[in-house]
Amino acid sequence: MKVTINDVAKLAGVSMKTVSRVINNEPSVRKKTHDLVMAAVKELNYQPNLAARNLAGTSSYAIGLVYDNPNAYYVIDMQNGVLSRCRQEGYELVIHPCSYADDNMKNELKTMIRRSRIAGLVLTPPLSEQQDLIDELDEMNMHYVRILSGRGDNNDNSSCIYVNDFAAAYEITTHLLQLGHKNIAFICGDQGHKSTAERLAGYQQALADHHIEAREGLLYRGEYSFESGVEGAKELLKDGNTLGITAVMGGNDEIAAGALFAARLMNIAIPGELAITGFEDSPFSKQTWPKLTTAHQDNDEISQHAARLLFSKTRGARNQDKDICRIFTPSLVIRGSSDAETA
Amino acid sequence: MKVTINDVAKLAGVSMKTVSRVINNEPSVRKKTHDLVMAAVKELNYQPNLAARNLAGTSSYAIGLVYDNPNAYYVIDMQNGVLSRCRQEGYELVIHPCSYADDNMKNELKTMIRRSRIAGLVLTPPLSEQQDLIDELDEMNMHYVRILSGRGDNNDNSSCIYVNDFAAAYEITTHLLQLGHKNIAFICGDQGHKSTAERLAGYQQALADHHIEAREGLLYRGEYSFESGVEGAKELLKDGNTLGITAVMGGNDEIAAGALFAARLMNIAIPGELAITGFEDSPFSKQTWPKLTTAHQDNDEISQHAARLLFSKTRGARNQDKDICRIFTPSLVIRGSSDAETA
DNA sequence: TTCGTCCTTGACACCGGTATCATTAGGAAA
DNA sequence: TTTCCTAATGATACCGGTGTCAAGGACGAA
Repeated sequence: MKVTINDVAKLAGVSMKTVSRVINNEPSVRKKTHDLVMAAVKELNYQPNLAARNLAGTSSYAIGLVYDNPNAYYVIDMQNGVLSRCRQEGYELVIHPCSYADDNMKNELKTMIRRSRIAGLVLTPPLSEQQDLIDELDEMNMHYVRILSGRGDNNDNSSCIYVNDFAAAYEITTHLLQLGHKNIAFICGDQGHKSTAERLAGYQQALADHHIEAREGLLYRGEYSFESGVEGAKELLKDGNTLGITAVMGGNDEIAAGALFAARLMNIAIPGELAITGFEDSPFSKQTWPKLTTAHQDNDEISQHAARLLFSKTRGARNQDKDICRIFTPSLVIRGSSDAETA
Repeated sequence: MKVTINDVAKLAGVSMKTVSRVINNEPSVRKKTHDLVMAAVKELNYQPNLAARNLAGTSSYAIGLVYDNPNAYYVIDMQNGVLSRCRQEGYELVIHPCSYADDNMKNELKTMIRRSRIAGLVLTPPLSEQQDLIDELDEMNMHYVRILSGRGDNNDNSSCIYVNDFAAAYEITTHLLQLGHKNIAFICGDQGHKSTAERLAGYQQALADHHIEAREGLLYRGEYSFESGVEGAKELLKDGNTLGITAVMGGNDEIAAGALFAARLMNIAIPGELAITGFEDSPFSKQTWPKLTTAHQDNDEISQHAARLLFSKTRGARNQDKDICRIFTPSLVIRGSSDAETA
């Protein structure tokens, strides 16, 4: 039932240490020996015991995924992507949701790291933006990879994966401008999140490039939630839409869905009287009426890449590709909420 | 930086084994000794190393969550519930999504269990319904807790938590009947899932109790997806709704949202011309227009309970509460999709 | 052939806890 | 106080691997 490295060693007629070498792809093993051991491994269906490896080895066989994100779809995407690479590499994944607002967060995190002997961490926004957390991790010499909203502007590129929200927002805004919209409102997500700033900046830049003034009155500062989208739209469009708004950009799909809901409440036709756009291309952006124009973000690819990058770091410098730090730019997906033609 | 059990033992002036006893709440420790050790633990901020415990002990300090469910909200709810209890008990959670259709599933699962020395598993539907998987787990003497759709009708109550979909479907159907609906259609979820059968049975029982024939033509057998809801509603309501359907029950919220979408396509007013209901009370059931009448299922409570039950099993019989096996009945939530008053 | 070097391999301690069993201490009964 | 029994504690092996370092072997050069 339980096969240990010793059994394999006996069957192959070599020492335990040699089996260990083969399992871990260490150099300095004769091909003949390697094959011999592998045959024994296969025959016995040997599976190394993770606990023992973790205990004995310098580095462990588990990585952590840290997130503070209420968006279930996002979290699941991240988990699945990271997990699929973990399986390939024989690692375990320890998930660690933790509240950003909570002051005990860092202590909890440190506790987790110490208890489970984590080899590295994948940090997702907005936690990945917390400089004090990063500093702590640096201090304890922990490997990590950050998924960040940005344009590659960070100084520590080796550990960052960027999502270019700026470019995506620029593209969405341009799309609306090309449809003839002039008064485009924007419902922001959480203040303090980098993505909020980046998306807003992209929107403003696009307006500027088209010589349109970005009026403060067209901005609603909310958070990344459906409710916020409802509130924002109500506020922006109140009193019979005195501002003459013809398009509303939501900070993400949930906000956009909320705006859609509010428009419905106010008997405003979408997209006839008002265009609405989202961000992220969550599954439910295809389930609203009409479907949401949004920017597609390939979370699976992003998370897999994050895991790959992390593994290359934990394994040491030998195969640290130079170009492994990538910038992902979400791509515009036009649907019925901005363009009746594509409904 | 790194505090071992040895450090604690020295500081407290006792043996390592005694510290171990205190940490694990074993009997036969004098109160004075206990306090002495705990003081040392606190002072050094000692955290037991999970890998070492797993390796040395007979049972491990990790449990697994196994799921094959495309519903992100459901999975996240389960994870968070189980995780919160894990933290209280000092356990790790290893998540293990696995495809039910895949024949390699069981092998993968066994591999995982052997590698990580899992102490127990929480099984969610539909995987929890796979008898061959259960048999395998029994054979390898693995602890597990199943979350199942049902009414407590299983023979092995000690490891089951039931969600009474039958009662919930009965309640929803009754609600529609009381509103005066006679021709109530039902869009089923995946065939073979217990929940599909239970929900359908509840619907049929309610009709029977009201002396209404359950016509086969009012049934659409789909799967638990938005698309299926769209297709189902289109099919049921085709040709100007010759069947005279005035209400559609969706097998879950996604199906209901799809039906809502289809109704919109066909210019059918909700709830005026057609009532629609869902199941589960996912977050997006509050984000459709109109909001969905549905059955609220307390996933957080369910998953926490599952973890609690699992821990009581892995710890042995001493604190296995008798009444710990529970049946959760989702409760009716009336919203605008069935009743205009509550919009 | 002999020597030296580098490549392979093995022996053994050790990671940080727990299980087992022997030992000691404490308290009740005699 | 002594005796005896039980509860509390300690010593030590062990879980299943990896790190370290020393020994053995292959191979080219002299």
